[in-house]
Order: sequence, then structure tokens, then C-alpha cells
Amino acid sequence: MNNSSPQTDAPATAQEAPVVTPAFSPLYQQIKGLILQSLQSSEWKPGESIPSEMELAARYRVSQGTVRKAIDELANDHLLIRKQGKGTFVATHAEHQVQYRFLKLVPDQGDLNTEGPAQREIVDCKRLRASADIARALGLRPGDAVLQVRRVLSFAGVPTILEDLWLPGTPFKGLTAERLADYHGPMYALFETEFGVRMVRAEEKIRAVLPDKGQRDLLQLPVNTPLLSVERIAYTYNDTPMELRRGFYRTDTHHYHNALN
Amino acid sequence: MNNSSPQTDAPATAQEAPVVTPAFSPLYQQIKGLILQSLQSSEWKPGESIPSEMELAARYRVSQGTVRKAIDELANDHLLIRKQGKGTFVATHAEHQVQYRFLKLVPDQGDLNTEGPAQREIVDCKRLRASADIARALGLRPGDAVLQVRRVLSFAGVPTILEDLWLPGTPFKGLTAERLADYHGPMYALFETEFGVRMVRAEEKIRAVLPDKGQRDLLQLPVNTPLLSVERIAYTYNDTPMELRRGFYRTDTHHYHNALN
DNA sequence: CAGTGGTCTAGACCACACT
DNA sequence: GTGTGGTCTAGACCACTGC
Repeated sequence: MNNSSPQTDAPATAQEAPVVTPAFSPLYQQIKGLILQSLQSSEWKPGESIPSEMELAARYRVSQGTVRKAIDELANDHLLIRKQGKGTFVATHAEHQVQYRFLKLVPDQGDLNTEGPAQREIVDCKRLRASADIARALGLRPGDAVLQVRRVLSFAGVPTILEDLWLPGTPFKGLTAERLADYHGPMYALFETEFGVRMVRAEEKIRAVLPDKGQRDLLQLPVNTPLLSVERIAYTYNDTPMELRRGFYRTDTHHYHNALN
Repeated sequence: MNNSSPQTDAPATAQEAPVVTPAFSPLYQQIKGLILQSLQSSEWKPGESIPSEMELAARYRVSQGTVRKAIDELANDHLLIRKQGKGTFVATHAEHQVQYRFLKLVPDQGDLNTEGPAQREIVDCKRLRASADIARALGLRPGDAVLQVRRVLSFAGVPTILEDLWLPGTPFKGLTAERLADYHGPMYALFETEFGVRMVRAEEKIRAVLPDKGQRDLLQLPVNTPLLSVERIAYTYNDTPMELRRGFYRTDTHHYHNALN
């Protein structure tokens, strides 16, 4: 736990030794790493509280302030949630607060509350072998088993989002259209509780496209209606990609909202 | 500076007295507010260093740790930039690090470095009276003077972005097409140095649209090419809107990149 | 009331940049 | 070396929650 041999140290005899050895990791970063390990190994599960700052300080033999700084960063990354007077909890996609953390489509008038919950329809759900680009996105090899899901989300009865998504077959063994349809709540919450896969961050590439006939029909669109194409890769711990999602959003009544800070 | 009369206190005799008085503002938040005032009043200008933590602690009669926490938050908001060993500096849009902080369009292959800088062409720049929607967005009254700018950005010679932007007339008195064309560097950097207006955050509404003929010609597009419509409102201190920008992005060679945390 | 996170302080020491 | 921000500690007290 001291700095004489931090994890990031490179052996002095390494083949391609770096010119400088920037390796220095503060104690609180190391603590952060240890907490992260406990989260990954499900020692503390989503929704549960983790030990108090004092307990963790004793466990890791550091001061409370150091644990605090580690937790601060994890809370900032939305991996933990602090609740004054109650404790620190493992974040979960099931909470209403963060229900739509990754969905940035909002109605032009009103907000998600006035609009009410989305109606979901699973169009398709099947296992198949990963094509080259799917495999690359998910860090798999072409031909590996993946699960493909297609669904439509409607707001106030109007089909608004068409999504295709691909999941690696191994971690999601046993996921079926029925289980998806039966589950009421965010899809990422189901992934957490049923498969122990927690999505912690994502990246999106957004384009304007014209839908093909199949997409147009599913969304009941007139011809020449441009759609927002949103390609998302969602990551679990360790920057491991766990989902590729290609969404097509109607933007005549909704828009993609983004805050730039 | 004590909590007996924080800024957020509400008079007990207020007409619509809240049921609870949550008014409690930590010391470091008050310090943050004081630093913010100095930034607004240009006591410290963009690019300059602010006093050291010890000096500020003495000035505000608090401990260094309290000042540190205030600065931490301001650095997180990108209002200040900390440089170990050198000092803390007022953030500026002129630095290469944050040059394109608000532009999320990136090339499909390579990155901004391989692509090189954008070519800019000012198509139009004129003063006019604000329409109802422009006025609403900028917090003005319809008929107030505004500056309207239209420009095209090209990458590797290919027109890629068409932007219309509106600025409130008063703060930007003296801005002309010539000054815009002559200035080499980010537009927001010019706003800082020439008009003392620093943009600190922005919000964007993104849609997929089909361009009209005028837009199509300026971007030299074939018919039926959908574009990304990006409507941005940029704010300076105190959440004061200072710019409305309507951008149209080609997304056949580029995409809008967004990180979800 | 006890237990939790949140704030504030004071002091020591480390890493980095300049001179 | 000196001054800057960055880390770590230890202790005191405050605010919120639930018993």
C-alpha cells in the first residue's frame, strides 16, 4: 500500500522502457481501486450499502479522509451514491432518480414526467454469430455467439424509438424475449439483477439518416422522414464493452438533449 | 461569512414562506461564490493566474483546505485550471487543450489532429431586430437589437458545418464580419478578449432534418441528404444566455460524439 | 440517542516548475 | 532553493436519519 511499489510501476529492465517513470499513484487512488474490486466481485451488490467510512478506513489502514476522497470520486462516476445520515450505497439503474441516465431523448414540450412511461414492444430476440463489426465493437471474435434484440419504444402511443441491440452471448446466457417482455423497469436494471452486469458508462455516435423500408414501417413513418441514428457502446467495469445498441429516434416531437460543461 | 446569515437565507416574514428552511450553505460554497464574483468582475482575467491558495485563505480568513475545496469545484466546472507547481489559472477558450470543448463533431476516421484545423468562411453578418423565438432564447424582448452571423466550416476542403448564430447586440457592440474573418482562433476566444464575454456552459437540442435549398447549396449537398440539426444556447456567468446557435452538420464523414457517464 | 456522511481546521510532507 | 498545488493525517464539530 506504499508508493515504493505501486501497481503502475514498470520494471527497470523492461524491453521498451519509458523515458520517464511517471508511475506515482496516490493512496486514495489505490483505495479507489480496492473499492472498485469489491464492487466488481459483487462483495457489495447494487442497492446495498457499503461499510461506513470509518470501517473502510480501519480495513485499509488509512485515515477517514483518504477513504472519503476515494469514495468522492466513485460517487462522481455514479458508481456509488452517498446519502447523508444513512450511508453510502452501490448505485443501481433501478432507482427512479437515474432511470433514464443513458437516454437523452426528451419531449419538445413537457418532460419525462408529464409524458409518462414508454410502452415497450420486443419485436425480435434471437441468438446468432457475431459479424465482423459487431464483434469488434464488443471485443469478441467474429462468429462468437451474440444475442440480438430489436424493440420499439412508444410514447403516448406513438412509436418513437427503434432499437437494435447486441449482447455477448456468454454473460447473457438465458436471456429470452419473454424475460425481456415480462420485466417492468429499465433494461439495464434487469441486466444487473439477473446477470450481474452493471453498465457504468457509455459512448454514443450520432448521425442523421434516412430509414430503410423496414425501419420506416416499424415506426409508421412517411417517406423522407430523417431519423437520428444513435450508436451506443455501453461498458461495464474495466472498460469492458457489454452492449452495442443502434437506436433510431424520431425527432419531430422529441429531441436529443445534451448539456455541455 | 458565518452561517447565521448565509446568502441563501429567506426572511422569516416572506410572503410564501417555505415549509422548511433548508438554507445552509457550507463555508466553501460561500468562498466559491466570492471567487466567482472576482471572475465575473474580471478581477482575474482569462489566462491569468489567481492568487495562491494560501493567499486566498488569508484574504477570506479561512483555512487552505476550505479554499481548496472551493477551487476544486470551480476547476471541475472548467472555470479554473489547476497546474501543479505553477498555480491556478482562469480558464480560457484560447488554449489548445479545450479549443473545441463545445464542438462534438469528430471525423469517423482519425481525430481532430489528423484532420487539421477547419477552414472558416463568414457568409453573412448583420444587425437586426430579434424575432420572438430568438428573443426568448436570449432572454431579450422581441425587437431588441441582435447580431446575426452565418458561416460555413470546412474540413479538408469539404463544407461540413453550416451555422447561424445570434448574439445580443449590446454586449457585442462593434463586432463585424471583418473582425470575425480576421481573427484566427476559436470564436469564443475572440468573445473573451474583445468583449469580455466568457461562455461557461451550453445546452444543445439535436434533431435529424432535411435541409432546405439554401442550406443544401451552401454545403454543396445532393438532395435528400439528412443533416444533424444542433441548436445550442451558450451561457456566461449567472446562467445568462449569450448566444443562440443553429448548426447543421454533415454526418456522412463525421459524427457527433457523446460520452455518457 | 447513536451512527452516518459533511464540513472545517491545522500541520506535515510530497511532487512539480522555475530560477 | 523557494513557491506552487497535491496528498495524508488527526481531531473537532455540524447536519441528517432512524431508533
